[in-house]
Amino acid sequence: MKPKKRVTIYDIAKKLNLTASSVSRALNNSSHVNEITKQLIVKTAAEMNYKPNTLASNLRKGKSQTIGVVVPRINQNFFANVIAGIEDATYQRGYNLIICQSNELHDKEVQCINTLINQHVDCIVISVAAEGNDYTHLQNVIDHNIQLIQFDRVADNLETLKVVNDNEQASMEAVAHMIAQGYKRIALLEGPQNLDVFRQRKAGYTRALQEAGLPVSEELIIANAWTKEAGAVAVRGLLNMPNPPDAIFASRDDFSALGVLEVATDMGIKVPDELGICGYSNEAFTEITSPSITTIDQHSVYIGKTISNLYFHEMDNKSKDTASAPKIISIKPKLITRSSTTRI
Amino acid sequence: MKPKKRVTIYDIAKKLNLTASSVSRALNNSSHVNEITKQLIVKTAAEMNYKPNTLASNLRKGKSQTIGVVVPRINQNFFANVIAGIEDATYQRGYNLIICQSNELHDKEVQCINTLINQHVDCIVISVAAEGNDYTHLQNVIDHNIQLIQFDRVADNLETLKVVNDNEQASMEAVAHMIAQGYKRIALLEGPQNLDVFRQRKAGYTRALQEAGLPVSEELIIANAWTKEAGAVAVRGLLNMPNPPDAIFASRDDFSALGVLEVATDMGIKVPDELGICGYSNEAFTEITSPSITTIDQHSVYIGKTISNLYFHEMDNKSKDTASAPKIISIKPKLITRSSTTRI
DNA sequence: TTTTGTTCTGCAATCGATTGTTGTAATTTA
DNA sequence: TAAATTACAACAATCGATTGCAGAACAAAA
Repeated sequence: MKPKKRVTIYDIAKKLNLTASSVSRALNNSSHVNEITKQLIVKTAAEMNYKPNTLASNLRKGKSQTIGVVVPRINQNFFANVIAGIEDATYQRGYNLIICQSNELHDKEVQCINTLINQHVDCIVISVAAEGNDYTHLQNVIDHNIQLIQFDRVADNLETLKVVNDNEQASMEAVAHMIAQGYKRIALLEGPQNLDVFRQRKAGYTRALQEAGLPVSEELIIANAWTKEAGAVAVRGLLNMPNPPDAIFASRDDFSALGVLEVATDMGIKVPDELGICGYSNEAFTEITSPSITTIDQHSVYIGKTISNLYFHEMDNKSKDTASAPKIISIKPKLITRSSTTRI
Repeated sequence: MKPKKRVTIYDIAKKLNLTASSVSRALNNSSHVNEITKQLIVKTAAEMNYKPNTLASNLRKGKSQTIGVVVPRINQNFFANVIAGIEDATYQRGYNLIICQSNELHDKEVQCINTLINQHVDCIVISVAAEGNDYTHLQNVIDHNIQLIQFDRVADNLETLKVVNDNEQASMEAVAHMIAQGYKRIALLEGPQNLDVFRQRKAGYTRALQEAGLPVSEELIIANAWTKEAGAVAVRGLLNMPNPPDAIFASRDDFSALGVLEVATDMGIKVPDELGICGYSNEAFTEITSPSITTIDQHSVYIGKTISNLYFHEMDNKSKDTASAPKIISIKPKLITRSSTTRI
């Protein structure tokens, strides 16, 4: 079976004894087309099941109405939510999304960026991979006159639009909340410190302790407890100390908080009475554990929407040549206090 | 500042006193280009930071090296994982992914499909929205000669490639496992029955009971318990019955299983001794609750890879004109037995 | 009747890459 | 040395839509 060719504006034109230009103008609702012929064209286009060739249109117009997104992993809750937010807002403006995942690898990230440049996307949204600190590929994006927006994990030395979370502030509030609940020896499970976001969370933890006049003891700060097994061992070690902590801030994510909860339950330690637990990122399950887990919501979908709006705002300004949008937008995460830290 | 124009093959050609065709051939590593000039072209292309215009290339070649994906929600674990799987496999073949979410709305699904057709994607991968049962838009995809692959939630009456889970078999095994563990009155929290997948799970539940000679009692089958609150009420009602169930199959997902676990713990009912619990979809947290939750893994990333392979296989066959790939691939989910159902 | 203006449609170039055909010079063979 | 073959590169058409400019048809004004 021969692949029947798709209907083009030429086919419509031929059928109506017109030219492609008129058809194009009619379908784009442009001026200078007789109202009657316009109706006729629109009608027959629908009848012939005409679908415009966006490739051709984009080539001619020099833009693709497409936004490229590069994230470390599509199937990580936070990123999936951000993407959902971006999609929602951009779709309404008729934009498409091309999604790539870097798998945390620098080389793949570079490849993704190149593909997106080749695709003539109008904008690239990226949260950089954990690996690598060479950002010439991002500079390349800028050089090709493509709008670049970084979010969450950003390359600081690059002057681009940025949407970030105020990790330090949120962490500080979380720890301050625990202190207010009467916890005095608060341990920290830190995230990978080569990433900015986790350093900020640690800084917030430290600052909260200092402002409350509490000591920061290294023995209460646990690194590299990222697998389920290593986490369990580390937490067990903490809780078996002669002078154990009375609260744990699992700053990496809620999964480690859940792990802590399990170890505590297993050891017969009462949460929140004997041990307070706070996680990070407000995974869905934190609400239905018992006790429910205090955590921090990053407004991930909202971050996505903010990114879209930032882009469209920048576009509108560029065309109007007025003042540009703010370069960095900081989203304040929200502390969600639940049973696991509530003892007053 | 003027937007500096991008380098094209004409720019390269002019610089080297050649024509665009030679440049094109050289960059595509095609035959009939002198090795020395080829080297020269490749070298200067790199120097000039040339990036091919995929739009133009695709327009000319009549295909876009792009696959469109439509899912109800990008940020649902299952779908995010499937997408990750698709992305991984297609990326290696130089394909791009355009992602759309229907938000479970039929109208938006239709719009997404139209956008993808306009974009001249080579293939559309879809899991249909819960809403609506009119599939003319999918027929339209086929009419436009675009490969259509359905997965998970499929429109049965449409003859397309399909990748599905054997929900019935998996559910049957899960319930059979519980029966083998000595549970005798097994309740079912069913999912929305307008969706095939949840009807299949119910069928598996029923079949397992029947094959074991156990009665299927309507009072043990709970519908519409989909919010956290409604679920808690329903489960509490179940467990307060004069003759309560000794196990619950939360066939919708692991979140409802976690909800069951919480209610049970709250009521002082011992899991798994007095109550067995089985969820569905193997969310990450099921492994770290206590007790850990028995669940069913859908191999979601693998489903994504299977979809990609199916597409490429079909393409290869189409060009070779040999036998076509099987129309329906059924992936067997894997029962993961954990503490919540293990009492022997 | 001539001029000016308006409204619509056609013509043709353009976006950037690809590719079948043609032309030319170099190389090989008879 | 002439003829045949090969290797390379130029030419030009093409993909489908857009758009500045030109021109035709008609109406209104002078």
